[in-house]
Amino acid sequence: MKDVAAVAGVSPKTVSNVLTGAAGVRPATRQRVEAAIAELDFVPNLSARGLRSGRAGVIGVALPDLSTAFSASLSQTVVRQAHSRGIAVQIEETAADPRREFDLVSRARAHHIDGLILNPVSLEDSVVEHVEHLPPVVLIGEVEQHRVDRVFIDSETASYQMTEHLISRGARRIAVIGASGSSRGRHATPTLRYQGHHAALKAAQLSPDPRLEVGDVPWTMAGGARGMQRILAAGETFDAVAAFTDSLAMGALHVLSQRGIRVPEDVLVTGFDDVEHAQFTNPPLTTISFDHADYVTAAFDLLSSRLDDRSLPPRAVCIPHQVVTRGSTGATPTGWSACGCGA
Amino acid sequence: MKDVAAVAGVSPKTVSNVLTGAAGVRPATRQRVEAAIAELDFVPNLSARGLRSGRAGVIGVALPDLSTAFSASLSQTVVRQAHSRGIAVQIEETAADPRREFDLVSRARAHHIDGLILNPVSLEDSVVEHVEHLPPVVLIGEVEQHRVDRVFIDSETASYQMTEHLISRGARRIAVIGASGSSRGRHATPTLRYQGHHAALKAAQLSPDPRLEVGDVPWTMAGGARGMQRILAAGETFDAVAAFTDSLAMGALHVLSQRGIRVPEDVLVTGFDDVEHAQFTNPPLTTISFDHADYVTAAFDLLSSRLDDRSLPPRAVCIPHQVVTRGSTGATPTGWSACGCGA
DNA sequence: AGAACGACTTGCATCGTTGTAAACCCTGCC
DNA sequence: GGCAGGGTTTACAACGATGCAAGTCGTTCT
Repeated sequence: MKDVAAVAGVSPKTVSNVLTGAAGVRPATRQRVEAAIAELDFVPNLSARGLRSGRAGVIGVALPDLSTAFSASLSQTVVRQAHSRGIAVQIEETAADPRREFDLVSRARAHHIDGLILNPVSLEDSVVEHVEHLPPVVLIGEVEQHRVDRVFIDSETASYQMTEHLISRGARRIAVIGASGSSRGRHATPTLRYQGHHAALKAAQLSPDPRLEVGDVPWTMAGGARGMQRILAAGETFDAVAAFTDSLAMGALHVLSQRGIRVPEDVLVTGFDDVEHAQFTNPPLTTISFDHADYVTAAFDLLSSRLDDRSLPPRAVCIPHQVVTRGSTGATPTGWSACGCGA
Repeated sequence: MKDVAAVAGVSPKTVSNVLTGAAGVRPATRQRVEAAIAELDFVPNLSARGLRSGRAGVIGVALPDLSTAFSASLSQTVVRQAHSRGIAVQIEETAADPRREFDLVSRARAHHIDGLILNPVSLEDSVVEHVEHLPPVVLIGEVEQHRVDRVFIDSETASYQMTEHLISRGARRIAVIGASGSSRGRHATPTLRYQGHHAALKAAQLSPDPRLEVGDVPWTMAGGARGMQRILAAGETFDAVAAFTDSLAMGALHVLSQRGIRVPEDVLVTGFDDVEHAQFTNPPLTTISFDHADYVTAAFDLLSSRLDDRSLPPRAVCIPHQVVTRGSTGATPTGWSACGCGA
């Protein structure tokens, strides 16, 4: 910067003023400085700027599993939003490891980031409760948590509506994949989805059958396939499969197809999240849809506002969802449903 | 750090020595410092460290489209590799925009990164040729380029082998999706894949039919669906579809299934890249497989070594590939093929 | 014409860390 | 007991950019 200043015949501070767009630089001076910058191909040093300003200009996104379609969709949206605001994005994978989640939440500065968008899996209430100086964090997904900002969809209502839909299509024995068996109760998302499902069964005077519920599989296609195989191996009869994510559903669809079980003629299948791929499966997947861009935008807005003012009270934003019916339940589309969370 | 030093009764430099693991700190002193660090919950400022050391400890990954399964797989691997080496990862999306690619290549420092792994689409030789001070960059994918490090697979041979496979399965009229029509010749990857395909046709004394080749679609599932629809709408007959990525193939599979065209009975379908999902389509997708982890590891190794020594000559690493045959061509698996590129 | 004013520019100090070189302290030896 | 020698620790300056307050200059007003 000193060099640029020398070439332009001004002081380093003036170069800084030009770069930061600060008011009060005469057009003639500005031009000279810009010419010098171009001539020397000068690039400001972000470490120095960060040191001085206390801001890195970087936010983090931490997701449990980067290989899933849902992660890909989210990170794409975050990156685009960030880019349009001149912010860089650091990406992290927590592998659903609570220690990693905690580390990120509690020590954002050590990661060179100003704030964090985190999709927690096992982050417990108590953990966040006991961190003294929380950095700006927005949690995405269902978390029982009221100290930090969060964006979520009403999983319980969505799951209720989905099971309702299955029942309306004639399902009576509904297999469930992803209920997070052994750890049920510890992870908010599967718990809520299971509760919604359960409530819908009850409302239809059906009773759940534990033998149709597989929880202890990762939320991936391979996990969905494994879960489906397990249910089939147990020899249970069922007329529908409610998978708690699209990936799980796709794994299940695959196994059903391999076994010659027809969807939707023999078995109905539903997912959750409406990733792009859900439109392209055979048959296309009935799922819970919500606007990923809105979701991320909400998270981003929460984060930016908190970066500007850390004293804001914790906020929660609920994104509306919709049951999108496609071929996998042999039905026709429904419209948007109101967000049932009252927010 | 000053505070930590005060608490521990040492100088800031000693705290720094403890943190950086520098030799020559007496165990007793080290313990006192560590206690002070823990007590104050001290976190070193990475901006300052970066300013002082000239290294940000961050690398960038830039991919054309973050929503694709392939991107997700790559970024996951990069993040894991980086994490194990204590490096953070910034993620960027180029949207295949040459200006963005150029900006990243030429001005890495402005993005707060030490080096870059870039999957270029349209970055032309000439662009890289004319940048004076290239930062450490590794290009992944086929690029006609010999000034910077790169990792690639032998697309041309792979495509040749794939078409050969289709022909061996009885295909005579092979539709091609992804040949990058209007821009053919500008983008290396589709060009190489097309050349391989063409050579295999020729070797089997078949002639290509331009009416079966769709190029002008994005390399996504939607693009694959559109391409497939276009070919069907034209009323052409064909007995196989060679898609240039798995995403394209999945779009094509979807459309074929919707039209009641059976795979592999009526039409064979192949993809390219072997993303996780390729195993879970119905039927599972025959595709070109290569080890994504090896691919990224090679890129990472090239990048680290260059970060340590910028004077290294440009290097190129070819990753072996394999035609993996699955249900979509009704065949049984083949073994690993040698990398045909001679590297 | 002189003073007051505003617009622009500058010098200086500072952010937190670490490389360098010099100071320190202890041990072992003559 | 004093000194060489090493292993530890320290003081200082520097990395590059920017906030602040003080400076410069050219106007405008009386």
